[in-house]
Amino acid sequence: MSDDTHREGPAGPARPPRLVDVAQRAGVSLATASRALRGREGVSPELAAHVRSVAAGMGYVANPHATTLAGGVTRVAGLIVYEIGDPYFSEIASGALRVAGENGWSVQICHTERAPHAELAQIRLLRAHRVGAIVMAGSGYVDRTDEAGAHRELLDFQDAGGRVAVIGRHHLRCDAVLPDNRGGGEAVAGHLLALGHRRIAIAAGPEHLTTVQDRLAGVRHALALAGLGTAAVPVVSADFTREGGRDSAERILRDHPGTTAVLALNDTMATGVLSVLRERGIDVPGRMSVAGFDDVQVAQDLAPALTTVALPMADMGAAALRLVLGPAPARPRRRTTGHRLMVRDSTGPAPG
Amino acid sequence: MSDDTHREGPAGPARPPRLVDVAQRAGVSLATASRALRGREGVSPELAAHVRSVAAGMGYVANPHATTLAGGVTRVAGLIVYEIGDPYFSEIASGALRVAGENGWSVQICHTERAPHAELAQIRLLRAHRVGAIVMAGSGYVDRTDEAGAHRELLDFQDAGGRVAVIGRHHLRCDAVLPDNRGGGEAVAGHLLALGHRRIAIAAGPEHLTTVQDRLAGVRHALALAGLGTAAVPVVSADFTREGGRDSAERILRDHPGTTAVLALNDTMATGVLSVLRERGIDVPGRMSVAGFDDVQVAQDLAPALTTVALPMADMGAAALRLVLGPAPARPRRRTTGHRLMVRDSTGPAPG
DNA sequence: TTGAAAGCGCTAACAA
DNA sequence: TTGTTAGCGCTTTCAA
Repeated sequence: MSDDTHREGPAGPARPPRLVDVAQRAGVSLATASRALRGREGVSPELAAHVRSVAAGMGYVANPHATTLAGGVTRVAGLIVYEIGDPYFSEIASGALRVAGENGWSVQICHTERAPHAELAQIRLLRAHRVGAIVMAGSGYVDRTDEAGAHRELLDFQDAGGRVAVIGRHHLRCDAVLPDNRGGGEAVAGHLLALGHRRIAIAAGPEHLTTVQDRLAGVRHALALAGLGTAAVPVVSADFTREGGRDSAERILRDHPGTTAVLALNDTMATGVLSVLRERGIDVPGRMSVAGFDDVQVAQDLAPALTTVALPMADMGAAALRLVLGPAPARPRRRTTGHRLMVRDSTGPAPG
Repeated sequence: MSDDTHREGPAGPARPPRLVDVAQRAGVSLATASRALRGREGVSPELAAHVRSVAAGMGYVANPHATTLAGGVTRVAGLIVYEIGDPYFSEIASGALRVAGENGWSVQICHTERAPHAELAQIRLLRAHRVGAIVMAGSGYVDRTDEAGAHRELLDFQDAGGRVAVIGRHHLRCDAVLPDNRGGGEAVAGHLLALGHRRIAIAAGPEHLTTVQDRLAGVRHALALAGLGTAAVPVVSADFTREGGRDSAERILRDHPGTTAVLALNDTMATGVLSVLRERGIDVPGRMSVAGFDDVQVAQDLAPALTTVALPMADMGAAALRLVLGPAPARPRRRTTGHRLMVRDSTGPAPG
């Protein structure tokens, strides 16, 4: 039994059509077919349209490996997130996937699980896969040596012609989409102050993350304007997770019993805070107000509905993808997002 | 001008070394270098070790596009989901990404936004990208002609040597991970019956989805055992989204005012149902019980905490990836999951 | 055991 | 405007 018989016999599977198949069917040469499909100069409009319709009819999609090898760019973007199961990142991914799809790109997603070492490994992997662009989402590190390796690898990739954008990191020499962490921090802290709260505790994420520091800076700025110094406002750091939120809440209740408002630096932590308060039967917002940050989709459905700062996550993912799909800029661009304070049921006037 | 000058001139960024560079440096032929690096027969152990050390010293990584084009397998899996922003799917993706990473594979994720037509297009795209495996998550269609094209493309891919697994679809001739939709439906309906509810309404997702029909079959079976016929239990279909849940809830309140329990066929819909009841000031579970399905992470934090059927989404994603990464089976395998009824605060005794 | 050379499917320089 | 053809970097026969 010959290999051919096995592969192309009547029972055999149809392999994806190649450019040569399209060309043959359309009655043109390989080069013409290629030009028509890529929309290059030098093909009459009618012929080009004909080739395209033939290709569409056959369900033809170029083999990206051949395309890449032949010198074209790969229409695959790598998206690096901490954890795709986290709604903050899945909403970013959703926006990115949408824009990618609209432009005929695919997206390869990788986890890092919040380890700078993994970031470097993932970037290397994406480079080895010769992706055309890399989008890295998630906070930077306060100590830049933590991300030096990843940064360097990203710049090498960029210098070699790859496109790069980061979401939520400043001080990297590449395009960036920057959520308004500081402004949001000011807004939500201002909201608590306006409600009369003075004994506010912060449930913060890991202190080595710039996102935490930026949000904190905004919060502290607002507090300082109200005459509350850093010493007056305890900051309890834990993981940026529901468990971390629970942990912070317990420590706040134990060490700072007079607290009337907990400001969690993301919604996932706020969820954990609320769960502890519910278990202890502490009324929210009657006895304790709780606010979050991000406005993930479920924030509005928590018990009680969470007051938080809305960041346009899906738009951020979409914007990052647009940055890397568009022409390479002469110098790094920044796209800053706005924020919206969403006042719901978890915050109320300070008791007393 | 030598090739070397061109490649390593001071002006351009260093391009990754190629196999031929390794071969040259090691003083062997291309073929020998390839064999040594891939651990194939026919190279003396010493030579092989030498080649490998030279390659390692140069930081050589094979160009996967060239490898793929030359007939190797790509260690990239395609994962097709309806919408990555939906927690059901992002949890599946999380499990899949973890297993892929552990095995040196990458994952390319695509959206279909619940359109059978898009499924076919995505499978074609993944095939054209020559992924080594495809995992398709999400419900099948009751009318098989809706998915005939996608199914056929998937089988073609499989017959051509690709690995395929589906999550949540039966009647496809490939490996499958099957959540216990029917058993879960029985369990949650049984729970409502045990609480004394007899006027139960179902907030169902689109009726053309097999997931909806399977869950419904379980529910109806339990209801029938309790003497409740199909006619006695209104089924209100809407989108499998929060909005769909809101829509169903409004229709149930309007058309079936005596209802004491709403059974939503997924948690996202249940979330919408709860939000309507909250807006109307209807006490849950005092006047109306609500139950969901899936147990997405936030179910426990809703107001009130949602009684639901837990499905191990992350494990399902992980299991699907293990199926496609392992050796090809002689015949399709099924991995069925269990379910766990999570009784929380949204269900209580029937009023009256 | 080793090497030479023919592809894999595509792009782009060069010819016609 | 269209076609011919030489690579891109690798794997894998087939020869030596």
